[in-house]
Amino acid sequence: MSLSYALLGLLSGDRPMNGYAIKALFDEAISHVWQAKLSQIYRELDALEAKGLLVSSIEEQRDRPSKRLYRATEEGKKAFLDWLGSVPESYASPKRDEFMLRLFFGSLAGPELVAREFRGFLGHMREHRASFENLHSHLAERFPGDPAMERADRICREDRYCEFIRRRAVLLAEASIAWAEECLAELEAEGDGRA
Amino acid sequence: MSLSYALLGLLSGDRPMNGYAIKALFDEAISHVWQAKLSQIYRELDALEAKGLLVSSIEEQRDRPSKRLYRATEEGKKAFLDWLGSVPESYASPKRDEFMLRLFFGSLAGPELVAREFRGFLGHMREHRASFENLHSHLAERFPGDPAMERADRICREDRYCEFIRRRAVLLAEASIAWAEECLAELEAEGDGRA
DNA sequence: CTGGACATGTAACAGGTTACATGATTCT
DNA sequence: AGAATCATGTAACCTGTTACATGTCCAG
Repeated sequence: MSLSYALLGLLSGDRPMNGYAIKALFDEAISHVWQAKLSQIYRELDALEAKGLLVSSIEEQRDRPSKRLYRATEEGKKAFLDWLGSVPESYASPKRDEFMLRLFFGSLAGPELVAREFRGFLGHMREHRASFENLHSHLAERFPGDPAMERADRICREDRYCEFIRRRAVLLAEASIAWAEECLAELEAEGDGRA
Repeated sequence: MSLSYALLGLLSGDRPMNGYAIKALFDEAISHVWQAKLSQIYRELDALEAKGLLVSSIEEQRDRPSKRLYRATEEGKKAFLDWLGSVPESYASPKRDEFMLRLFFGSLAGPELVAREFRGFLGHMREHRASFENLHSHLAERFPGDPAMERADRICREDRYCEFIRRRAVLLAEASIAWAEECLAELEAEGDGRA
């Protein structure tokens, strides 16, 4: 359900967007908040248009293939604002963490295997943290001349809520790194003791 | 895919389990790691039995309705251990966080609405943290005389990897709480300044 | 002229949710 | 008699992933 509101929100602005560009925006700006495949985005845009919450038009381009631009209708904008103003049913996001599930079976895997996984996890989280510490979107570069993308880029840089989101990503990554380092040290200390 | 391995892992032990009890174990022990509905668990158990990775048998009980006990076959145990030993494709769990998505649209919602959401989020996270700080499963109480559940309870209390998982949940909750308090303070300070 | 970025889609499948149906047993 | 817990399932639906198909335009 939330994906449709994300789309309505992005398309409620004064700048219409096409599916491909929305996908790029998802990937660069909110991939750690919400992710979606292109095929799902196209399907959802279709469904929203069928419901009358979006309208689309074809824009021909000289130097590139033409694209289908979507914008929210008044009804679509209202649906989005209603959602935004509603009380969320839950603040808990669905948890499906393969690494943690593997860790749950750690005693069946053995300390060496678990230690290996912790190293992989640490590598991933350090990369993740670095990518958010010096976050800067390249949307304007990738889509030169596209006002919607320039606007999105600017929002990502200047908007306080985007900054909140960025800060949380960094803090959570740091907490995970500290945790994993501690666990790994514990496992390795034991390994040395035995060897 | 991971749900099937979670089930195979739980049923690879010497104690067979029924779907209903597995659901209870999911909820009490690993709900923040992996969650699943009863209907999905039954469907998955069915599929795994059809593949020959599980076998089931009916156990009649005097005081309660009879139940279908599942256990992993040798092939099932092998499939589980293969998975456990394999290198995970990714350490990133899929992100779909409604609260963060709403925050992303914060400038369209306005500071008051966002502040309200932060308060809701804080309430949820504080509860969440408390529930993990004094974590103790009630499985043995809920299923008296069930050896599988007594075993699960003991593992949750004693297993080092379960302790790792618990610690991470607490640390992440604390990081989220600190972050949200800071953001909320920033929003409220601005509100006072204006008023 | 080939590969890559841009662009839009379809179809099939896998994974997850909701709603419904059924029934045993125990407790009040 | 009615509610609560234990217990198993089915069907429909929604959401998300994978694979495939098609085509434009530009740069090397």
